[in-house]
Amino acid sequence: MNRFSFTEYLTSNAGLDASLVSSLVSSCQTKQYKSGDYLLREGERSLHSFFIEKGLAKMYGIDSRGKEHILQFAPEGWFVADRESAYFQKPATCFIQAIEDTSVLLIDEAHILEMARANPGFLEFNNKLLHNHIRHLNNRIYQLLSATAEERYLSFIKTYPDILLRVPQIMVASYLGITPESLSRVRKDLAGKHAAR
Amino acid sequence: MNRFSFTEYLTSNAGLDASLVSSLVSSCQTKQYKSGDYLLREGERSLHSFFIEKGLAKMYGIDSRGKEHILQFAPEGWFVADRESAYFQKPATCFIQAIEDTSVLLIDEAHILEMARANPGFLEFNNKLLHNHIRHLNNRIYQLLSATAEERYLSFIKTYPDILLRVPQIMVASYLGITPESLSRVRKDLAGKHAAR
DNA sequence: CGCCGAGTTGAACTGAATCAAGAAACGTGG
DNA sequence: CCACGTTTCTTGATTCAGTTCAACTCGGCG
Repeated sequence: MNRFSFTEYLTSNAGLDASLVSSLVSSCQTKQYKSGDYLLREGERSLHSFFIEKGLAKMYGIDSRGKEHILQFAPEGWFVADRESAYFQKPATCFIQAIEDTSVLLIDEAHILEMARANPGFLEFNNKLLHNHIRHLNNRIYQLLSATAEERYLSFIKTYPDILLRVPQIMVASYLGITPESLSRVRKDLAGKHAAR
Repeated sequence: MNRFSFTEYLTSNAGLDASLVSSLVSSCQTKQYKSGDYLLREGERSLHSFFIEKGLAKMYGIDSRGKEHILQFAPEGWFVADRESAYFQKPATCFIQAIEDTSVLLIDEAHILEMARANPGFLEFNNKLLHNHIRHLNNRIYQLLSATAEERYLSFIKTYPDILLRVPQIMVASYLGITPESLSRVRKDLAGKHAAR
């Protein structure tokens, strides 16, 4: 998988001038994780978000029955954060874990605010990111409310064809809110339908 | 139900000085809706969000089978918006409808950006709102992934005791992602458990 | 008064979960 | 590079939470 330079990302997406970007980037720490390492554990306090430059991470919670539920996948070029800790400075409510060897930028939320204050272009960019994220989450909720397991899987394939190829089925199932067994059957049915033409 | 002046809300919550607030508020239009009126319909284009001063609204989508799914309730003091239209200037993907007689402030998203640009305090306030909203949505997703109908209902009671009393059960069911019949049975079971002590 | 939507209850049904067991894929160390 | 143990995936049998369909009650409102 190719690498996403944060610098490149900002200059091309946020429309910021190079000096500003380099000042933001230089103030961030880079960190490497091996597949399986935790970027954040439930209960920890940490004041930064993560920008994935390379690799893949998952954010998930563990319920009272010990089951894992994936809230988000984060491939290169994406942000992940437990807002509870990064923004509201409380103990984290979920885990963030690398599922490939991953290199990330640690981004201080306070610093984001500073940047937004100082630079209108960055403010607008940051706002667009947040609104976009909200839109995604609303979509996901709507799916969970209205669609069957099969429909959700089809929608996942369409929206994240790249991620589908990089994570085990068991994690896709967790993301969709169904068991691995059910997902296996859904796929079997779909294969059948496809063949029967 | 009491009224939430937007002016009061901003001065007390955002920590902004009065002149600034009044300039924002004066640039917004107020609008009244009767119960049942639409603030926004699917497919419409509209560039503003709503702040509910009084009353209650719901945001919902209608699926391919004609079923309604409630994404959000919005009582006084809350914002509602279809980001697709308000922020990304595309046709709305859902309906927003008053379920009580409601008075709202129409807030231009472009104007929010301007204000944030001009005033650091407002920027911070706006950011906090967005992050908080994201946190709520993540919680909701986690619930839908991990909890049973009964657990979700109990959590709803706890989180929105006020709304519970103001909306018909059929809408609570829609919000929880279950049928009205199921909700009725969940309530019956809970009443039984409660009595059996 | 009559009607219509909301809520309840019952019976039958179903999509998905659970439990169990075997097969394939994977990575890790020797 | 192979052998090993560990996940992952699949398939079958059974169970169960929640849906669907249908009938009936109730309260409010025109």
